[in-house]
Amino acid sequence: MKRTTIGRAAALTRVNVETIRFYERRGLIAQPPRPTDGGSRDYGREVIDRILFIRQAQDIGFSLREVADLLALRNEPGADCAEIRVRTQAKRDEVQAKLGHLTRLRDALDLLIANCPGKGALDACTILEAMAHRSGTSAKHREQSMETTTLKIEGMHCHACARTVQAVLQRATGVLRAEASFDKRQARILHDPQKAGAAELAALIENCGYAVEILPPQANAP
Amino acid sequence: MKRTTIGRAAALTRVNVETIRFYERRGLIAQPPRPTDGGSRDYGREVIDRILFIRQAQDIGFSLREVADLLALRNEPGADCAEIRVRTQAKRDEVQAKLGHLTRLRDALDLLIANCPGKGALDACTILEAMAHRSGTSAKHREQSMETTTLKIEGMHCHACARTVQAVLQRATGVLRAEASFDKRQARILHDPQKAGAAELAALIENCGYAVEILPPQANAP
DNA sequence: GTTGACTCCGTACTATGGTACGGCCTCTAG
DNA sequence: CTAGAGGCCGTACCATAGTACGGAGTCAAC
Repeated sequence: MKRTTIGRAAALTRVNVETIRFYERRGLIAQPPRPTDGGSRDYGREVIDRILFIRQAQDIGFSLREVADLLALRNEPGADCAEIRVRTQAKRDEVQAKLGHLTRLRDALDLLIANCPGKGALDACTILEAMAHRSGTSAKHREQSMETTTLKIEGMHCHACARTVQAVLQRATGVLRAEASFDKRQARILHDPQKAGAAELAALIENCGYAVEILPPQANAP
Repeated sequence: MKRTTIGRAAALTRVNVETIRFYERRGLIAQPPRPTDGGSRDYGREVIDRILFIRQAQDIGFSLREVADLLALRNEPGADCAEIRVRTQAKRDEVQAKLGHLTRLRDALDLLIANCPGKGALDACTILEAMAHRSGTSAKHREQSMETTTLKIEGMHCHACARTVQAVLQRATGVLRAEASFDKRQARILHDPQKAGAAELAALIENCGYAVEILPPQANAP
């Protein structure tokens, strides 16, 4: 029976040999003892499993430090499953927060692109201009050629209705982004007023059978 | 007239003094010449603006390397605005891709949490188990207590309909995730068959006025 | 019995975006 | 005139997750 050398372990786990050594240095896996006969170390099943566990946990978004905690927890006799669940939930929330941030970022980029003339000299580049002028990322962009309109909508009877409204708005020309909230009975629309006015958008929704009112523009935190 | 020393520049831009030096080393900003009288360097308006530009661009998701490119482009006389737009678009796509990845991650975490008993000994922890056993992140989790059903739906006449269907499914108890595609005339539902069977879900959609057929389960790539 | 492929081990380097420290010099206010 | 605050400069360090390299030892096949 051949030994599972570090090279074979690496092949089995599809990980670089150096990465295994790195995990050993980090204390994530135990380094198998060097055999008394002086040959290569033998990486047993439990070490291989541990490496696979680490990679799985990483895929799920845990950092190596967090993986170390999970591994420690796994070996603690009195540990409860609830603890794992809490950590997983926390990780989920973290991912969710990151999603929110990236979504806002994407929307900001969309806005920059939507307002960009797309050609011409750099002096007129609205994107560069947006970056050159001081101001929190949020306020300035919105006021270039886009406008945010909030509509009050009565008659939606479920979240599905709100989704429908949102989809209808999103399909309208001149609309960059639309969000309809069933809970708030409102829709917020980011649109180019020259292509789609607030009244036109309101009419669009009214045609679907809802009662719509255009709310006065005010400071809307994104 | 007082000089704008590095400390004042840092205060103006709300950046650490060391960060300004760091940008100088990186070649992002020019280090102002040391005055002949031997005093402190004077950080002029254009340097301050450049620092602010860097921070804005970073907020929008550009790395320092990319910011350097943007700055170089900004100073090139023949450069075209289209080039900036292309980069912004590329950045947007990058952000979008990251969003997709994180969304899948969040869904995977949701799945783990949904299947977790939430208490008890670690031997029975489904989350740990999911991480312990080899398999690409995707396949295994799904098969613990959840099931993926694909429904063929006729009668949707637009994307809004698909959204409605999706929303209806998402609200049903026992459904963890639902995706309805207008283009494919299909809905894919990840659900707990003990709480919501495929037939019940199909009936739910039929009640909304669509023709539904349950497709045989097969290898569905996520 | 030699060549090539590994293993073993320590150290150094990658990218990313900074932060910190120590020693020396200068400026400014009391 | 003197103390302390700040500037200047080089170097080192933080986190994160590895990757690379050089030299020595060992193993197996040819």
